[in-house]
Amino acid sequence: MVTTRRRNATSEVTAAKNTNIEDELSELAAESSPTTSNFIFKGVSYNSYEEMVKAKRMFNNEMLKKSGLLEASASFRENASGVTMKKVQASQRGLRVDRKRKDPTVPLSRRKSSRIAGVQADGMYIEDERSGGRIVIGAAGSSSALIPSEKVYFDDEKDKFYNNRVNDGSDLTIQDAVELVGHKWMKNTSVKNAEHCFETLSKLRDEISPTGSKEKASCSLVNQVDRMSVDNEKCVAKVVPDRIHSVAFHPSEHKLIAVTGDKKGYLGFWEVDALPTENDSETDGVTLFKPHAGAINSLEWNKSGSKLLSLSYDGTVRLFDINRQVFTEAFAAYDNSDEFKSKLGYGMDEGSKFYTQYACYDHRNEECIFLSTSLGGTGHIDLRVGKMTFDLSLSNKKINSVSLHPNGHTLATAGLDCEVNLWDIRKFTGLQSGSKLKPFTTQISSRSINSAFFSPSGKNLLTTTMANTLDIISDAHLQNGLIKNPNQRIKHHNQTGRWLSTFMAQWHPTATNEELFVVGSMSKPRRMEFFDGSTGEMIKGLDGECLTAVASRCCFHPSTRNLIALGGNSSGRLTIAR
DNA sequence: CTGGTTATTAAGGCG
DNA sequence: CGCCTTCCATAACCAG
Repeated sequence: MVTTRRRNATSEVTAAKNTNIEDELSELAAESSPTTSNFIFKGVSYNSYEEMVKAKRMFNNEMLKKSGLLEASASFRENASGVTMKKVQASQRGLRVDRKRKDPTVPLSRRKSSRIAGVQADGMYIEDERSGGRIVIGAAGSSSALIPSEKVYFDDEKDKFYNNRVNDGSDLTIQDAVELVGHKWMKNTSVKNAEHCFETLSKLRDEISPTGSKEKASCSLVNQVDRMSVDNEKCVAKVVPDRIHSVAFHPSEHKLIAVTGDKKGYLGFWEVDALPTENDSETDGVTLFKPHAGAINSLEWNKSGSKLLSLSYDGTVRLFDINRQVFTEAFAAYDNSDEFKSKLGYGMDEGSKFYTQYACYDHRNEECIFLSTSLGGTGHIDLRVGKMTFDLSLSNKKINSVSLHPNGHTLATAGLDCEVNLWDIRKFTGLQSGSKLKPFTTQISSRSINSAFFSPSGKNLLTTTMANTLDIISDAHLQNGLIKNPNQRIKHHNQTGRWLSTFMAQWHPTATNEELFVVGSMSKPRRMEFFDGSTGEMIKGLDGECLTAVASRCCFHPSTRNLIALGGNSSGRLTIAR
């Protein structure tokens, strides 16, 4: 596309003959002697390079004027300064780097180039290098005894853990998890702040009734959508340093606490309405931890708000346990080396391109977890007995989401194989991991599927696809065979590209009388979109002064009384809509 | 069918 | 203000 456009542009330039500029150019050339020069532009020689460049510039400028591009660009800028397109600075609330603080760690010495120094290379080369990770050294066909003929791995520091994880899998205390954020984000008050955050959370634990709030909403949730806004500057804060991969709300109705996980494994807590006190005046209610070494792609609170599940690409699932005040490791994938034989995730890491992709609580019993991997594996972990109930290969491509129907036995998986598959997990127990299985129902898309979730009522299955659709299938769990057409197909631009997390449309987690969902959007001005899942209609595209970037990952607060939504963007900022 | 390469995309940080 | 980096996303394409 780009290359053809460029080609057209140049051909226009060369085709434009018989212009005044040509005459001017020849005048300019006449001043210079034509015979001895090497500086030639459009068949005319110039005395010096500078003169030729001058001529070239004149020609280009003239062409630009003639093309009308200058006017077009000027009028575009005028429009851009208007209301709709104005560039807004991102919110500075929340995490900030203190540039005055000095990094106490000694910087690594610069590597020197042997080639430039004129030194004979030793045949070793660096095949793959990741900051802080393993370095793979390959030897380019050398047979010298000093140089290994095979690839060798060596770690640049001694105490590295499997897959560069934060530790060996033992519990992380509050202090551990805070200190892991590193110097850049660490403050003198960080540990104290984190302890305060824990304290707040443990107080909330006692206030949550396990059955949820009994109070009825003043009006239906769908009607509340219209009242929502994102105009107050206090509805945005930077909560994690990097791109957001997951968002969740603590279930408390008394205090609004949002959590989010980013690309690097940071986990941020935000007490949204925290009053500026002595402790947190600098943090705007934000507390940062780093319990993982890779992107935190799933985050979910249990119903009582005592445990936060987090899954990371580093191959681990952790539980932030408020009662025990630690981050415990609930699951970790390992390769098939003997030393890991006793581990729950033994042999799951098949090496290249393996990572854990998605995890969620099993709502029949929150001591159990569903898990999916980049290689198409799907598992069910029973934490009570420390066993995998099943561990099956349900696809040969990555599985992006797993969702259990409220009936307790229909499982929907969706991913890169462009399929949404429904399985009866009652048939899974006891099966060997190599078993060949067939889903009882499949929906096939032309592109891969970002997510497929059952609504809390179980009535609808909502899928977000790279074919730019949001599909709603009613009573999918009752169907058999191939689902040809969804009941609703909403056109929705889902090409988030490489730098934004993919969209995953999310249901309101507790509303069973209304089918309400939220999804991020690429439209400008930036907005969060709310849909009625029973009609497939967009209720509202919520934009506002504080929504300056695409909210790729969104979710609702579980409260059925007050409708509150949360969006996370690619710079670690959270936006609250209420 | 698999492995390799490249295009696309948004947004903050920095000079 | 404009250039630079991001790089465990996907898809489309090509070669073997």
